[in-house]
Amino acid sequence: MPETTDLRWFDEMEARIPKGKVRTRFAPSPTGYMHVGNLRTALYTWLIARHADGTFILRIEDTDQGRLVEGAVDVIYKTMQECGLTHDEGPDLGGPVGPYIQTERRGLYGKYAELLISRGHAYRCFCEKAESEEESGEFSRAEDPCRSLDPAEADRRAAEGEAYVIRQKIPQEGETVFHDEIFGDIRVENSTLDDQVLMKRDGLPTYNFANVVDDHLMGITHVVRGSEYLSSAPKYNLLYEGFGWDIPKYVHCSPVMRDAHNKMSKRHGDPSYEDLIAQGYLTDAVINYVALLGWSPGGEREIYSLEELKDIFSIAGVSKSPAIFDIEKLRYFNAAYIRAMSPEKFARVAEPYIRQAVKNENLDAAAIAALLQQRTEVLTEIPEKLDFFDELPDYDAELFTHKKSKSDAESSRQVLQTIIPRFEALPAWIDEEILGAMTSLAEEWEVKNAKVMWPVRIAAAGKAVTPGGAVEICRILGKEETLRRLRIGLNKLQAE
RNA sequence: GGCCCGUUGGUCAAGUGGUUAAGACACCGCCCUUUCACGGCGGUAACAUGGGUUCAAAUCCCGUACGGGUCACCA
Repeated sequence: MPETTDLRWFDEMEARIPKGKVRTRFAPSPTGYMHVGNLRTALYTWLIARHADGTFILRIEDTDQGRLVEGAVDVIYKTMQECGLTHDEGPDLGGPVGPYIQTERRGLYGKYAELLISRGHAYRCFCEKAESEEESGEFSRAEDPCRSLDPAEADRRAAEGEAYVIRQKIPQEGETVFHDEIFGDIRVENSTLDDQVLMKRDGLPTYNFANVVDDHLMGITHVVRGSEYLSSAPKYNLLYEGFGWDIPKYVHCSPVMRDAHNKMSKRHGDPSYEDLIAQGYLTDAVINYVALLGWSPGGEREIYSLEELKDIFSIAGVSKSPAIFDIEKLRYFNAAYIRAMSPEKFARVAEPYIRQAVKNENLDAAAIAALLQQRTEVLTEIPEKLDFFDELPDYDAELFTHKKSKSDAESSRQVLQTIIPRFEALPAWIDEEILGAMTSLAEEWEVKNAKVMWPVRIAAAGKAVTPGGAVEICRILGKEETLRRLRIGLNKLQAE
């Protein structure tokens, strides 16, 4: 139903728009999880605002009620907060240009569509069944009689209750030059652009239209979004021009891919942000890696905190081509972040994972964490490294044979036989004493330390590969348990 | 199919007319070493392709190939 809106109302809306500072927005649909691609877009959007000491806004695009997911908005808040991507305005915080939830703004769009009609850049289209004809190529939008319908006539028909959509009136000649901060100038013939629908038959705006209106009314200076919108961007320009609004800077980001042909997607089982965290990756590492996926600071450094990213981020370093997500490289970043933690912090982070495998409370989790820190790439791989602490595995005596340590069954038997009483006699069960007992034996026998330590570690742990060496493992196990295990090892060898 | 965009090692990428074409991950080798790691050193490996322009092209122009996006009253 056409309605006339007092022009002063539009002026009031304009007056609310903050000016002068960089303002960006992240506008997700609440689908229940954060893809890596979404996270990167959010990050770049945030970085652009923060780098310029500007304002970062969260807007929820929930117009597609069919895709609404319970609790999805909470996932967004939680993820943003965990990642440190704080916003200044949003549904939860309010702000000068609210509301920040699109469904709560639905009254706005119709008014702007009417304004656009009055300015000659949009028209009511009453066509009923044109779509099928269009698809079959028998109908050209340019020949739509609605396009040239007398506005008064169109208003009259609308007032009589005839159904219609509002379409953008794209010039049929000339070209539109569109500028993107990453892709540069893109020029297209207007004749290749279609008169897209702005307002649907049900009175709701299309995504493209709602975006333009919202971005303008929220004073967005840099529109950051996926490159899939690049081809519709010239139409945006025409819309802004039709309204007489300033065109914001556009930043179209190429997608994050799972392989050369497909975007990362939940559908293909690719991990979302939450999945990565559940898989044992650290938020800081994910952020750092994702920042560098499609953007380069230029130098050789790769490890940057969010704060540092904020300082150096520049749109100029954003890549035009899609980037393939490489979990191996994320592992590397994760390992680097783990190694850089203070031992205390790592112990705290690792403890739950340690306790998954080590239930014996007598074994010190912090001591085990110290062994793990240099050897952990992903938190979730911790438990499997520690299975031998609670219970000595049923291992094969073959393990005692190791040529690099010059160990075999016989030498191992001799070592264990000799070291057991010496361990028993140690005054204190500390690294220095344990190590001393072994090195002095090696010295006496004039063999390499490894020849003594190898069988001790094998007997203590019952497996070939362990985090930490003989000294640490014995110390953590405690004197009694260590001796018990060494005797078991000795028995195995004597039985042979 | 039309229109738009892209293309440097397996991957992320630096590079803006003159470079032995960086660096990182991964991979391989060596060293360190108390297993495995960590760390150190070294190595393999790239400008999609054909034409121009230029003294000189990864870099500029055109074509081709390949890939992606888009052509909804979805977002």
